[in-house]
Amino acid sequence: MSENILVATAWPYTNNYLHLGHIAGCYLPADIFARYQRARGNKVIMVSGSDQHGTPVTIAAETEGVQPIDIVNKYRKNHLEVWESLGISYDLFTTTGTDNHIDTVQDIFTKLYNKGLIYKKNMTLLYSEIDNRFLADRYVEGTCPDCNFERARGDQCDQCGKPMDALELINPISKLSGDTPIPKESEHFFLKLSALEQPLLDWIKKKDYWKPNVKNFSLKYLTEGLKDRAITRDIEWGIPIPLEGYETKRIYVWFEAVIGYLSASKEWAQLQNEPDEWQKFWFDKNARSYYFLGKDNIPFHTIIWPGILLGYENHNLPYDVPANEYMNLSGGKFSKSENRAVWTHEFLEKFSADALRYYIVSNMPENSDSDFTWEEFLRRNNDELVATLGNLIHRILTFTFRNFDSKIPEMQKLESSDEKLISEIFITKEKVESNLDICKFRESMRNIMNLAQNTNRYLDSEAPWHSIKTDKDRAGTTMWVSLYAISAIKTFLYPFMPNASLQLGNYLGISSDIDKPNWEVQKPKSGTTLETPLPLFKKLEIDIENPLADE
RNA sequence: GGCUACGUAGCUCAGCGGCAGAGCGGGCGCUUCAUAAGCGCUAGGUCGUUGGUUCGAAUCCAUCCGUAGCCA
Repeated sequence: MSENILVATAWPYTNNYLHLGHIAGCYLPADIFARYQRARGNKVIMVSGSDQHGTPVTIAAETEGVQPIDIVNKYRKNHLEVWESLGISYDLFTTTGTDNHIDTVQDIFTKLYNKGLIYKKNMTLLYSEIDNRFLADRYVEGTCPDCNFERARGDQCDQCGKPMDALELINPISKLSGDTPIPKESEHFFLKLSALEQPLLDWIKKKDYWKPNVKNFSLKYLTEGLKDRAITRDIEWGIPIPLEGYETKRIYVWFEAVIGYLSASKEWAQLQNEPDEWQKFWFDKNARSYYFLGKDNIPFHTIIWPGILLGYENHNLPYDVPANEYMNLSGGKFSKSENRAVWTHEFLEKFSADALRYYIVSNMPENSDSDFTWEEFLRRNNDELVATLGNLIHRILTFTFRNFDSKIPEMQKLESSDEKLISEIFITKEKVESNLDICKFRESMRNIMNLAQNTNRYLDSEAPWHSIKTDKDRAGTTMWVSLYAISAIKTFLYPFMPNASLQLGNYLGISSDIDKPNWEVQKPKSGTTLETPLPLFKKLEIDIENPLADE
């Protein structure tokens, strides 16, 4: 029976390029999951979009001397190119700048306000007369009250690490004008998270199948007690408040961006010319929603977003939040400011999407942080992807091609060794399925590699290069069984490496419709003419010192 | 400073109460269909420390050390 599955990914801030850590953290696992579910015949929508509001975007704009929207356009273009070249199969990747999103956000804001879940309160903030505006924490510098560091930022002291409230700074100074800001009252809207604490606790306690990290982390937040949080700011870049008298204020990103999951689903339905289709994913009680994101984003998806939904209408809460840890760069964090990053678009100019996808799925930070190193990338590609899997496929295809008149041979009589490998195929299928069902991507890829290894063993012990000389029927049957195994691999590989899977299908003469991936293993059809086989994966040579340089 | 997670083979990691595991790398051998690829055998570990619970602990508890993250 077909199920409705919403695959949601974190909305990338449009103030930067995407590095490999972003891909490993959520975009690749989400894509593998979405492709798998589609192949199984489920109805999937995979949605996300550019998070174009927020202080990081305005700061980047001021740094580069352009408008926020210019920053958004520049980086959004990069993000779209990365999805295309890496094969991240969104059904819709929109932005938080659409009228549809603004309407959805304002509707939720209004309904929560009318229910008393959003209320007004005065806050004291730093205001600069010269800049003529309230200053966000990041726009203020001053002396840290703890360690006396003179250039502590308004949100955090870089010397002692103390997270800051800008009001605590001694001798605060505006980073914009150098003016000394003064404390001033400002009226803001607060989300009444305190009222949602108990329902959220009851909900999360039942999530026995969540990753322990995700669940424990969320429970800790809740048991410490939720504080109401301001959801508006004195800024101009963002979504307006749908009430009169607040024209100089905007709804803050952390409240607004998560609503994108719902607005994007509605926009997708509009684009299908079936404007009510989104409801299947949000109201059908059997529908499931999976939110893929990095660990820094957990509370927004296990507390704030479900909290907003609980207060709104009868929408489905997240079914699972399979958050990943971080993929680091050779032991340290990816960091733009320290110029420690491998940018995805640069990587893909030199190496194939499949090679990257294989590396990332093999080292996916599912339970703990993992490292990206060039040595490991080279090893995974050359010693595993090429040597074990690529070579297996190539030796089977070329042997068949050269010895059986470019055709798939007849299967005559199956020996017990043949039966054994065939049953291995279906054992692997069950393993891959049960692992993918619970988002264990590394392990499911290993299951496929195990099948490849067992097929190599089978070939070695059957030695068709000997039997071909004495018993061609037997050699033909061996090759038929071998082709059966790589046909299965072609099916299982699709979510992980779609390009290789489709190409392998072509070689096997079972080319599948790109839009209709199939999860059933297909038997080789004797007599089918094979294409001239070429290696699916390339061995790489990398200058470790300067890996992205042109040769 | 408080909390949480993690410390297992040279490397990357799985196992989470019942004889220490996988992949890769190392060594030895076999094979030649294949991208010098494949297969077999083999070496190697006080499961971070010290205590405790248990017939039995890598696994549960406590402690300390180290790493990361969250919070103050």
